[in-house]
Amino acid sequence: MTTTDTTPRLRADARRNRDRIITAAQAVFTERGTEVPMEEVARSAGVGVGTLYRRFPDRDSLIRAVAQDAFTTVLEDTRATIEQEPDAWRALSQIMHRGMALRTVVRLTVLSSRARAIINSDPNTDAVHNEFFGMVDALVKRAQADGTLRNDVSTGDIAVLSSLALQGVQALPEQLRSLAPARYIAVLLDGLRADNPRPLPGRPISAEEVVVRTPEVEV
Amino acid sequence: MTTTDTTPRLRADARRNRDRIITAAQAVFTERGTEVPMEEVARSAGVGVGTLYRRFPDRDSLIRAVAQDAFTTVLEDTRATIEQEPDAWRALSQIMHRGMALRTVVRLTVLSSRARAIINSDPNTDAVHNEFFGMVDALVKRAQADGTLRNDVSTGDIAVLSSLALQGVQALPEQLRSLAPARYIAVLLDGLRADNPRPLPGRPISAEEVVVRTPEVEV
Amino acid sequence: MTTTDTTPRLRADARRNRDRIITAAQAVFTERGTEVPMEEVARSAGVGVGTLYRRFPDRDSLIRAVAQDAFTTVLEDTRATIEQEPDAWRALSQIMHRGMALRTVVRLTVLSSRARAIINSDPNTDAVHNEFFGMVDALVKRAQADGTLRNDVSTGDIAVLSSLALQGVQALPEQLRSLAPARYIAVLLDGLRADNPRPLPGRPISAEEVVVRTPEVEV
Amino acid sequence: MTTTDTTPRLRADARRNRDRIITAAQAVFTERGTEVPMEEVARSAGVGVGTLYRRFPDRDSLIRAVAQDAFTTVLEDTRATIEQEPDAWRALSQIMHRGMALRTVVRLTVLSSRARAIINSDPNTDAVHNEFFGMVDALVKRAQADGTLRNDVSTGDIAVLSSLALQGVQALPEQLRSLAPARYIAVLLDGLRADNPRPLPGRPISAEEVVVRTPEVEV
DNA sequence: CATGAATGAGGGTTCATTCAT
DNA sequence: TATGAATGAACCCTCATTCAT
Repeated sequence: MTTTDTTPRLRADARRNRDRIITAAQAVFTERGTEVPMEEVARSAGVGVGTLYRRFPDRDSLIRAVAQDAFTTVLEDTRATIEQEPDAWRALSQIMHRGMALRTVVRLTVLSSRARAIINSDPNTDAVHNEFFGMVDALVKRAQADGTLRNDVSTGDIAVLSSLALQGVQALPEQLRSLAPARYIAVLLDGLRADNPRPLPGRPISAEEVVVRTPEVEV
Repeated sequence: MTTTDTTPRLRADARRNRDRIITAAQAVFTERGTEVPMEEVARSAGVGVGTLYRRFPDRDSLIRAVAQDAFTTVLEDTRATIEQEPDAWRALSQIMHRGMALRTVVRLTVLSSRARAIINSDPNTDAVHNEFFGMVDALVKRAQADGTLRNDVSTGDIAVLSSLALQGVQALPEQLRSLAPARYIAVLLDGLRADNPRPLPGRPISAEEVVVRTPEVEV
Repeated sequence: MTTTDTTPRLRADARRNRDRIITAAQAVFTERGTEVPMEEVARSAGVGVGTLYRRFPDRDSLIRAVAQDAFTTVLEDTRATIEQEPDAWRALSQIMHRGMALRTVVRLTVLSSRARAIINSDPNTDAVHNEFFGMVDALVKRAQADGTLRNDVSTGDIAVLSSLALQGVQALPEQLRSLAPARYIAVLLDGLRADNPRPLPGRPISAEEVVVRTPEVEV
Repeated sequence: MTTTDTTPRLRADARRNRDRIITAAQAVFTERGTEVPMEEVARSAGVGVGTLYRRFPDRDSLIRAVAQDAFTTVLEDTRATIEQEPDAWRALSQIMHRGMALRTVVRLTVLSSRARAIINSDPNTDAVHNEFFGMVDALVKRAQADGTLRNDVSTGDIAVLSSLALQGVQALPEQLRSLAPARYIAVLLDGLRADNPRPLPGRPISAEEVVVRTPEVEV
């Protein structure tokens, strides 16, 4: 849990509870979707519903907080990876593999139209998207210049493919869940290498295209 | 709509109602998920709830019927493809590409744990799975023998990867929905070719493993 | 209960239930205010909450229906009285005395700001007010011409005074409730006779003035 | 705010808090009824809920304190009026007219059955009632002996009628609120004069009768 | 048999009251 | 002691399912 200090001064116990709730909600939302009974979230955070509602006046505001927290983590991880790995392809590859931190984001963004709507309407979202996709964009270009990443893809493609590998996990039996993502991301990466001679159908998809506001898709 | 004639003789109008309901439910489930109010399903089928419940005693049995219908279609499509395309890699490739018919199945299987549970507990499911995966299995082996498909994957891997490409579509903006699957399946197929030298992490996943009963995971 | 046939064709049982609900709600609202638990209203109508909500999608719409029904009754009673009693003073007097039918209206109008808001925002309200106050206005003028009603009052005054006598009942012990209104209306009427020589402070209040929209007065 | 010193010695600031709370509660209760959230009362008194609850262990005890305070004021005003006005009719008349001080009491007594119940069950209430009604009783008898007040009424009638005029104000549009009571009390007084020849229906109501315990009637 | 009404359990949210800081 | 956090019971409303017409 990354602590986004929105509400400046909060009594120690309140702050602790707030954090526990976000952590619990993240887990529960990722496991069971954003429509779980609030009571469930409260229980798994070890607090009463009342406390949950005092911190987050409705379900939407909780979803928003979880999303912000997840985004923050993703951003930090991405920055760190880029700083430590000079090779563009390897950096990209690590971001996709390590992306388990991304799973929450993907899960929220892709599997819940409600979360999607909330995230999209958050004024902060643009800044986060810009920074994140800006970083990945630079990597994509470097990797293509290096001749490691195929030229007929763009950042949006990478984003979609990563999210696929991450979200697909959901339906798999328990024992495959941890194994699967690494494996399928490896397949995807092989499919993304510059040495694939057959051009892809369609055209490169930019980052902007994939984050366009999708309305009414209930999951 | 493919009619799986479970209930032997049904008066013509009753049969017609049953079909309308399944067709409507399939559309509504795919659009808005399996948790839509039953009243909604009834309305969109142009019948009263009473009629809906007369045909399908509860939501689960409706989901089951929709899934069976979709599976039947998939089976038929797969059989036809294999019959007409002698090359194993190309047949596989076509099945994955054409798979848009699979979308309902995937949607139900992957995005709704409820549907998943129902499908898994359906005594008929095994037969369908066996036939479908039997056919794909044969193709996989042939393609590997042909040296077109990489050796470190198995049928389960193919199934998971296909479903990824199909389900991911869901969250994309309208204009990308039709474009995306072909594109990402192409990436996946490139990643699956025999000429990829780096071994995948993990181990081949069989068909049996991916259909193992997943417990209560609500989406 | 006066049946205002708003929803034209309704199955016999549904119509019966609708009527029972309005009747019960009127009683309960009058006894215990408009904030009673809906469950209470349902119970006292002998139906489940679900039925209540099917007929009246929320509390406001139930309050509105009760008010409309009460208004209709008041209008009918007033018309009948005027038709049968040629003497203006006696007609006024009867309207005020009989006014027990008015009690619900008064109770709703005066004691619940919520009901007041609902009634005021009802497009039908103006017409009802106009007809009702039109009739009373004519009586007031006739009675003053007859020399039975004091000249320094107007319709609004009568309305306020009647409502006072009706609502005051509320706080009295059970055994006085039926006795009290007649008694206090008699006092008021004595105070309203033309033979009272001392002019009243203030000025005559017209009907329009007392029905002006009063906002925020929670009871 | 009249301070009824129930809790003997209280530290100066505690006393100050107690007073602020009662004053705020009186205002809030009169404006928005006795069911406002306690948090609201606390806020408007400028203290935390904790402090509120330290002084008044529950809502009822706060209502009781507010009522006692208001009663005390009424008592003092009444005593003063009687001392200064030797004519019984005029004294009565002034008490009724000046009664704006009574408004809180009436508001609580008449419009909130909860307040009514609390006041009625307060052991102190009898003493207050006795003193107040004792004074009014004496006035009523003197005025009837003087031939100014009609003989077929008693103290209870006066009490009810006064409260009517006071409470009715509530629902009137702002600009009539200050005008109305004087006007309607004048009508009532005219109705109460000894020169009204028609006997009232019913029978004189004594003071005791109107304060009888009313059970659970929520407003 | 089709229809739409009735039921009531379940989940969301508020707020009186208690309790840790 | 004052504060504001935590709790949970209570009420609103929805909707799956049953049943009368």
